[in-house]
Amino acid sequence: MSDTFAIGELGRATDTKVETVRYYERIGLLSQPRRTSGNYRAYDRGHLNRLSFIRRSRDLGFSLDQVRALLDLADQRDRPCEAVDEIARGHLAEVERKIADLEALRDELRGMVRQCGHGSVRDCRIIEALSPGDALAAAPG
Amino acid sequence: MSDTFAIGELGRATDTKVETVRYYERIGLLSQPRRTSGNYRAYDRGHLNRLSFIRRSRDLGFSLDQVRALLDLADQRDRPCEAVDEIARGHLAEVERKIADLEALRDELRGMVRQCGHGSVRDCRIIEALSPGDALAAAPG
DNA sequence: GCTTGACCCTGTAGTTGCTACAGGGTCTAT
DNA sequence: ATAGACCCTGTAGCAACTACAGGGTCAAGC
Repeated sequence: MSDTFAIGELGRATDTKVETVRYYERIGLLSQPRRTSGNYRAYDRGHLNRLSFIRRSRDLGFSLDQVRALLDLADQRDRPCEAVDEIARGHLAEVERKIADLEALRDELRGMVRQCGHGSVRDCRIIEALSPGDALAAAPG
Repeated sequence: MSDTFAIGELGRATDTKVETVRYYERIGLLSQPRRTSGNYRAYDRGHLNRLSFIRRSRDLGFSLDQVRALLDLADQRDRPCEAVDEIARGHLAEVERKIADLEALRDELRGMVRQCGHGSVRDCRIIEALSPGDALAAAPG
């Protein structure tokens, strides 16, 4: 096996649909690979790493714009660190906020699932937990 | 104040944009309310409860399809609640996976910020941290 | 050397879950 | 009667894909 990959191989290696790979290229997130004589895209290991990074970041809830910023950050290894440090700190704060949000969500879901008595929907605590509280459910007066 | 609400009131009560309320109606998630003589939507407390349920579920990260399923289940009071439990469990598993991934990223960013106080970012490992394991990152042979 | 089938190409339109107009109608108050 | 806040329908836009349609390429097998 050579050092280049067709788009399908790249897709399988990164769990990305072929159309999505082309989409990333179209919006400039993934650089244009060289083409074979038959006009097929020929990717190298750099593309593979970059795409892996993109996919994982997306999975973690970063927007494409944020992924772009992260990639720039990773690319500017020669630059003095200060400008980059700020971006990194910003991302760190955001990641920490995201973790906190998800943990709160997880706790709620855990509470729901734990309380589920496996009875009928009538007694289902999950549904109950999702239903509005007193302030909205009951009319005053 | 009467027992019915205009769309704007409903929106304010549930922190939902008016356009979003109409959107939920259009896709059949919220039933059509009766109309006033002037063709204004007139919602009742049932709509308010249902919309609250939808918004809360959305807030907890359930997709509209999942919300639809939950609503259907909530309506079938005699059915066993296993299906509800399954939706919640599936969602919980997803949330837990995301937290674990974000924690890995957080640790990387923390290390980076700590390391990166002065000098260059040469040792930045964020790409590596988010890149796939050996199977993909290193070519065999 | 010709076909079959897996793969690739471009381009465009659809999806989800909203959100934002445009171009109007209604209602309440002054 | 006129201003302003609200409502109506309809359509188009957004992010981030995803799914075609209508073709071209290429290795394998007969």
